[in-house]
Amino acid sequence: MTTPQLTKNQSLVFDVLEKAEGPLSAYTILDKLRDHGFRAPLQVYRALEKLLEYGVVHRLESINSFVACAHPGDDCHSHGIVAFAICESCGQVMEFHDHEVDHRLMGWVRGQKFKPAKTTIEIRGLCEACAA
Amino acid sequence: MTTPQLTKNQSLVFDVLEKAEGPLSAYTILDKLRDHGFRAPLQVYRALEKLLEYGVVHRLESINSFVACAHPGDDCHSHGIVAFAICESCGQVMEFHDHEVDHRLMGWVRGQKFKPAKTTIEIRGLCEACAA
DNA sequence: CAATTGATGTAATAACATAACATCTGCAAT
DNA sequence: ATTGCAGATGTTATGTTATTACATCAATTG
Ligand SMILES: [Zn+2]
Ligand SMILES: [Zn+2]
Ligand SMILES: [Zn+2]
Ligand SMILES: [Zn+2]
Repeated sequence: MTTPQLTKNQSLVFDVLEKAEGPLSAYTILDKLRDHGFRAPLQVYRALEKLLEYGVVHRLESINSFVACAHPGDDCHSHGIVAFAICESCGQVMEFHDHEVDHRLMGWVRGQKFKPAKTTIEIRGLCEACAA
Repeated sequence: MTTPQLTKNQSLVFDVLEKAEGPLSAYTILDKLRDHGFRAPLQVYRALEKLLEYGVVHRLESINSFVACAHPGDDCHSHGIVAFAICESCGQVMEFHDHEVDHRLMGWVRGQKFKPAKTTIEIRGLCEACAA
């Protein structure tokens, strides 16, 4: 997926996520963009929808939040599942990609005749700094 | 984790989930239990909290729903991560456990000095019947 | 220009989850 | 038996996340 030119709202939302230290909820993004004219959640959700489609933002299902992709420019996501490690204390997110994990999971679903569409792997815990 | 005797509300919620064909949202469970005296979401969420703790119910983060464990009595969950395949058409859920996936993911987080607490693996797609 | 498409604005509502506080019930310590 | 405690429950209100519905606007194109 090649990323097209972002629209005004998409750029605003993306910039907020890029500058953030960790994942943000849609409503937190909305609050940060009130000064730029944002008034309603849909302005955020619509931008996020596109950014997710382009692969430049990820949704973290387990914490209902969104984060800018940590591999900018890279299209590693197009050939594999991404796993996230999410620090429950500071919010830091690490992205990880492992072909072997893909292979095992996809091997299993194929055995079950299951047609996978989207896979989520999220590990919540404590990062090195927060665990100390 | 050995499962203690369930309380009245816990039993009611668990029974609803066991009899269901697929995952249910907390509010769907609430509706199904109105005849049994349930009036408020908290009655459901409090029961679910315990059932999750006992490991007899799983939460599917990607669809905000809950499902009875498919491995009753088994304590396979105590020594490994469980992956779920969720059919987006009929709601059927399959549970899967793979040591190699665990090993790769846990090896990676250890390398990052990350302390994992809870891991989610959810594969959404279409089951054999629905994909046909 | 008219028609189409994609983006945006706004209000209202739906869906999911928790806070705060009162009450009740079973059980153990005195 | 009475008291005190812990866990479970009931109830109301509120907080948080996400979508529906409808109107408007801008760029493209035939
Ligand atoms: Zn990424
Ligand atoms: Zn941290
Ligand atoms: Zn299970
Ligand atoms: Zn199906």
